[in-house]
Amino acid sequence: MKATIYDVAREAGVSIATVSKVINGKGKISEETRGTVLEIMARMNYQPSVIASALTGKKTYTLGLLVPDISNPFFAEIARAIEDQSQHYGYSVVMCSTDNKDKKVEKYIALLLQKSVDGIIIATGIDETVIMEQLLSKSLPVVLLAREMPHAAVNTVVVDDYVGGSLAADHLLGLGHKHIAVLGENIKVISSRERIRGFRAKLADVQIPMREDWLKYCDYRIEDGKQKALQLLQTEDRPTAIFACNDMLAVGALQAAKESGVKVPDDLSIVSFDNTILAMVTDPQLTTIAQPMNEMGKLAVDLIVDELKGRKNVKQRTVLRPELLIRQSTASRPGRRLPKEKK
Amino acid sequence: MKATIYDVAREAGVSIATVSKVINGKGKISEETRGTVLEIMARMNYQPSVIASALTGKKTYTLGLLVPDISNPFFAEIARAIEDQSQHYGYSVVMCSTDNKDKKVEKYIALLLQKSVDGIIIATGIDETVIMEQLLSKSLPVVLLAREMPHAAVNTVVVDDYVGGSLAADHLLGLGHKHIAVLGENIKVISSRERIRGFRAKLADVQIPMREDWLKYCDYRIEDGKQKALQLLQTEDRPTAIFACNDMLAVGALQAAKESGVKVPDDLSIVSFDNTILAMVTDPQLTTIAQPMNEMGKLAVDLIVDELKGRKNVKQRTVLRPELLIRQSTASRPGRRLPKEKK
DNA sequence: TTGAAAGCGGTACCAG
DNA sequence: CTGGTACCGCTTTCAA
Repeated sequence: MKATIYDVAREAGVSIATVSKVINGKGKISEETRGTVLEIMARMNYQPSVIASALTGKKTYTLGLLVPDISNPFFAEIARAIEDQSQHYGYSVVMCSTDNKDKKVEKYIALLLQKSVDGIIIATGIDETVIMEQLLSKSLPVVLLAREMPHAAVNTVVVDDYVGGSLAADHLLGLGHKHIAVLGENIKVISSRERIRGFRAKLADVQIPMREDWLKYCDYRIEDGKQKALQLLQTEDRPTAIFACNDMLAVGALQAAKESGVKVPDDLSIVSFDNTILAMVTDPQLTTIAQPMNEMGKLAVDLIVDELKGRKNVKQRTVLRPELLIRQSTASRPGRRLPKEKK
Repeated sequence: MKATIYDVAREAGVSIATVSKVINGKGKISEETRGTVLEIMARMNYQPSVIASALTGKKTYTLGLLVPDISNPFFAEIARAIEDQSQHYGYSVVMCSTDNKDKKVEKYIALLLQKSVDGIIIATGIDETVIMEQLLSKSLPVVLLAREMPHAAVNTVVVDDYVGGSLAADHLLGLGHKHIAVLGENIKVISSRERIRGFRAKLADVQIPMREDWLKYCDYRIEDGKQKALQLLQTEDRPTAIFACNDMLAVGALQAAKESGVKVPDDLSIVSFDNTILAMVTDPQLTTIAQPMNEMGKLAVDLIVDELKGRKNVKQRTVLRPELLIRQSTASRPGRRLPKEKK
């Protein structure tokens, strides 16, 4: 079948130890043998087996990536960034879609461990206590991406959700909006909570209280965002702006607005979060708080690789700044220049 | 570190051979020893190393997946289907985004081979002769997904692009359109060519010739679709309908229409291809020829697994039927009920 | 500079 | 039923 190190050694008339050395550039080898061995390897089209060398205590050059769903554009884009950077260092990445189910998370982590991956990037919700503890005790490089676990000693790369939320609020406030609703993700998602916290704080700064009945928690589907937005819009007294905690939910809001005959951005402004491809595809295009997905993926891989190379052993938490991207889904509050319309 | 089979054997007071047997359910083991070994394994939290067993000639339980770009919704959705089905059989999947560059394809394939993956699913453009030949000679299960290679003996799963094209044409023709333009992918992409061929044939059936200057080839970006559509729309004599060979291009067309003040679907109908999430997010939502992405992914994995299990060794080509999904981007030809508007 | 040999963690054949 | 043992393909001392 495939050529092995033995075949090369025999063909080159040297020992496998010698071949191994030229492969890895270790030890002292005369230029001459080095040359012949190299030549033979090329001729035989020899490719060392990663499996075998991994067994000898070396690395598998494989990383695991846990996301809720690779088909979700946000995670797909993150995955691409991670893949590129991994590839750059010679690593492959195994994708694992968990649907945020603890059962699946556990199963996947066990699988990755059995396959001796060199590191794991976790971008999925996870049951802190049980699973992570095991994982960290394995002395396996782990980084949390777009997820937080305040109490664990683990490398983390996140966007500053609080700032992101304030940015959204500032923008809407600046446009004169006072009646603002919020579409959040599942309440268990910390990042979403932080976004809302930052958002709420800014409103408080200007004495505009957030109506609690205008804060809706949604699951992950567009449809759910739409339903919740519909509840918001189909009342007399409706908000003039909505802050959606991700692009999917914003799409739902957009659809709800259309169905309710509410014009965006004229009658309703929408700010979303993430800046995935979805934000560019809707009509109007979404004004959004952009997450630097490329940098996030890149950083996560760098952290793993640094740890594998033995440099950097203190855990760090990197917080990237999100950025307001003004597109077409936001505009001045309806009737801003006019006398008050109600009351 | 991690417990090995030796640790378990020692602890259980048996030989590693025995442990190996209970792990794999092979050979005859007394219920009693079986019980203790199992118990010890559980207590020690022992997980056999896939690496080690792979080295012994067994499988790595890993599949490689080559796509042009995992962040492209079409491939992200395919990837999800593949991942689920792989997981079902106990396989992991390594993702490889090639950007359709031969260089990257080669690099990735070499990497996958070194890692001894058990099979490769190719959903990316690829230089037939050079690479595939090598690959197939390796007696490694390979399946082509959403790609064709007419002359190679390789399992293939595709959608019937020709039929898809005709479906699109039928729909548009049925709505009374006679002036139809086409946005195709790069001319080298066979599937796109087939879609156009099927489309063209239907037009020919009713004596409506396709204007060659209304057939535009685009690259993969929304922006390019938009530019080409702009050329189409910003002339006196413009088409009343556009058939876009994928959702991205259709989005571009939609944007071009908006920029040109052309209303979709009133003044312009658009039919796209794929039915990714993008088709549901645009406004109006896209009428599209849906590819059964889930089935495609599932089938591809099944083919690999079947081959690995030794059953089914004759190569097969499975052609799935696409389906017209009518949404909001198509409508009757403008002025259909009215007397001819021009001439 | 080179090579012999001892693993790495399992599998599987063969003897007992 | 159970265990001894020869590999799998490669890395890494340690001698020569």
